[in-house]
Amino acid sequence: MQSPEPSGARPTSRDVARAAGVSQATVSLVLGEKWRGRVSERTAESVRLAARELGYRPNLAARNLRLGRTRTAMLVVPALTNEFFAHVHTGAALAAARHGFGVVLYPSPDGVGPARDPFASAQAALDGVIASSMAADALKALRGTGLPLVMLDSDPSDPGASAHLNLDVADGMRRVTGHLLELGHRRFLHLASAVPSWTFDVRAAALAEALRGTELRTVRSPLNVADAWEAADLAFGAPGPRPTAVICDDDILAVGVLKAARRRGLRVPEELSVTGFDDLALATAVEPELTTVRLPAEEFGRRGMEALLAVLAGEPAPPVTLPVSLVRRGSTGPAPAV
Amino acid sequence: MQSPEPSGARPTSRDVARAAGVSQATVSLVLGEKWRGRVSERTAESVRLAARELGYRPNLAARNLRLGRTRTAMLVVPALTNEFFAHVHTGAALAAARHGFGVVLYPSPDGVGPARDPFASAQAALDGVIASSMAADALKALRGTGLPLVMLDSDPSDPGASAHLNLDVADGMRRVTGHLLELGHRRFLHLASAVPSWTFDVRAAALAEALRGTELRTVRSPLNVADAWEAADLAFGAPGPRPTAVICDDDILAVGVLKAARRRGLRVPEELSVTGFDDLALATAVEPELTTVRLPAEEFGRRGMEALLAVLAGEPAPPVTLPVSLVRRGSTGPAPAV
DNA sequence: ACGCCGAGGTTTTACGTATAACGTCCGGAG
DNA sequence: CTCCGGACGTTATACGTAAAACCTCGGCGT
Repeated sequence: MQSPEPSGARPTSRDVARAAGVSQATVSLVLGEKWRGRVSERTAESVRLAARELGYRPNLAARNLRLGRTRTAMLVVPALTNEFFAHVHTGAALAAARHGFGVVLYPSPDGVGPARDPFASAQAALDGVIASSMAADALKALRGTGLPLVMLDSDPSDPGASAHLNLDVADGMRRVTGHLLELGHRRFLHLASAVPSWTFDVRAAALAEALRGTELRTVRSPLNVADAWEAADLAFGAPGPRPTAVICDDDILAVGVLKAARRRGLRVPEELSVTGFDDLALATAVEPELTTVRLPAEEFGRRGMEALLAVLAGEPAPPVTLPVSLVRRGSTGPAPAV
Repeated sequence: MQSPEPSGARPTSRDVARAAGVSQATVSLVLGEKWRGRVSERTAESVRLAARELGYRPNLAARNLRLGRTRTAMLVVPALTNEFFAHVHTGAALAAARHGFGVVLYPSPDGVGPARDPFASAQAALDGVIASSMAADALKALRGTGLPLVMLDSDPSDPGASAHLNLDVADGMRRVTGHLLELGHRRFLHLASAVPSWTFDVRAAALAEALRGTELRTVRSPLNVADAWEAADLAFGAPGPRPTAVICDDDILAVGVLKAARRRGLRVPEELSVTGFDDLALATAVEPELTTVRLPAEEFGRRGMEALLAVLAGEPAPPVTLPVSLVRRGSTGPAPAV
């Protein structure tokens, strides 16, 4: 009763047709919801019944071949273990599902070498790609595939993408500096991401512009706590007056700074202010909680998918920049008296 | 020179055949690497050349249809934004890529309602499924599809799965209790996950067994910091003597406990010991760092995929339980004197 | 001289679906 | 009575690939 067709093979639309006493074409019409006026209600019902009885599930490979499209998009990000990208994926996957699309991930998380042909190893045939500019190696593999491409966090003047979607990180940095300047800070350290990406260049430029006339040093670190800790510790030990505020490209880096500060006995925020970027779960897990720039990560993924859908539908997809906001928390305070 | 065939349509194996002056079958033989003795080296080379010139990429949908398999597996987890599952995905995706497989994710992250038919909305046709028992709603949708199924964190005696893979969480809890008992603790609070899953039942049972003869209360909370904070705060405010150690089902819950403790002025570990589970990045981000049970998350994903591959190859896939380890850090210390 | 075999291909077929093109029957207008 | 057009289906075809079955030819053993 549960499994009416225990015979190994999966039932096809032809099996359903046979069971319902109609032709395969009729089955396709009925199950494809395009039969108003072409098939009688009685027949349609019997087809639906037979399909249910047999547990019929259409063969996606066959459908995709026939239709020449797959309703599948690939999301290319550097690492899902970075919570930000997990949120981006969530947004993209939900928007996709809403339109009957699926999402597959680029098969090389964490920068571990991809298969020789990543687009073959993500076996799903693709209708389009959404890619973060942070996944540099993957982008090379994308050249040559004529697939529609939505770029995230990349220079909007770059052609070669079908659409561009960005976060207003320059504004984010301006809000951070505005906040810190108002608190009296004049000596800054910028703990920047060592990953090359347009988005980090933009942040650095915005910082340099906003902090013109103050003291600003820059140090780079990979996106993990241990390296950030080390980089910050090195900077704190450097000769000359210590910065009173550390501006980080990412919450993860900021957590490393917090650890370095604590180990040196530097009190945050009394002696040192620290800011993050992204507003991940980390930001409120640590003590003090991080002042940071909140990025609409899930919306970012959602809009990226929507842009891709627009491109696929032949509609225009103008470049978009999403606003960000500053979240003031305990890790920033008035600059210490000189 | 870069794009030798600017004509809109993607080249097919027949186009390559025409360009190389051979038949389509020969192209398939050569590119399929199964031509030793069937095609001359000269011909093979000319085929490869033509393919490169045209930028030929095989149509996956057609191949999948022909071969009746897709080399694609679906991973079903509750939420990628839980770092643990992001690691599981990484492990599974890497193992998959090593065997020319792709991985797609169940299209309903975060428990947001799935599409009416999640397996249609993840458009990729599937060869098999790897599912965490924590994704309860998804599991229902799995009933009826005759797909090979590898269950993670689920009762090994449950039939209906092609293979079982578990983490030795009972041992993990025994190590936690051993550590705490040795430190002199006798009054415990178990902050348990409110998500129903076999793995949490096992942990609770192991705790009850190991802490027989001591004082043990249990409180449940969803897996996020805010709820855990509230649950812990409520427990701390309850009448009667306060527990001296809180054992959490997850690092996220433990972070919530840390926050509740700090807000009440309870010093950790001097007045209260706290343990987590998973050893996520969170565990070392907070202060004090969490004593926790390290789970081999990435290996878990890798082994899950390998088990699925074994099942698909017709090989036996006996149930496996992976060992875990205790990581002692600053959040646990000697029980305070009564 | 003849058959056989292996090398080096080609022709053909099937996978399961969606849909364009094509009947068939029946009731009503002319 | 004839003819026409819906209503209701059916037949036929194409999508691109992999691989089984088949063909051709030259050389070699007997």
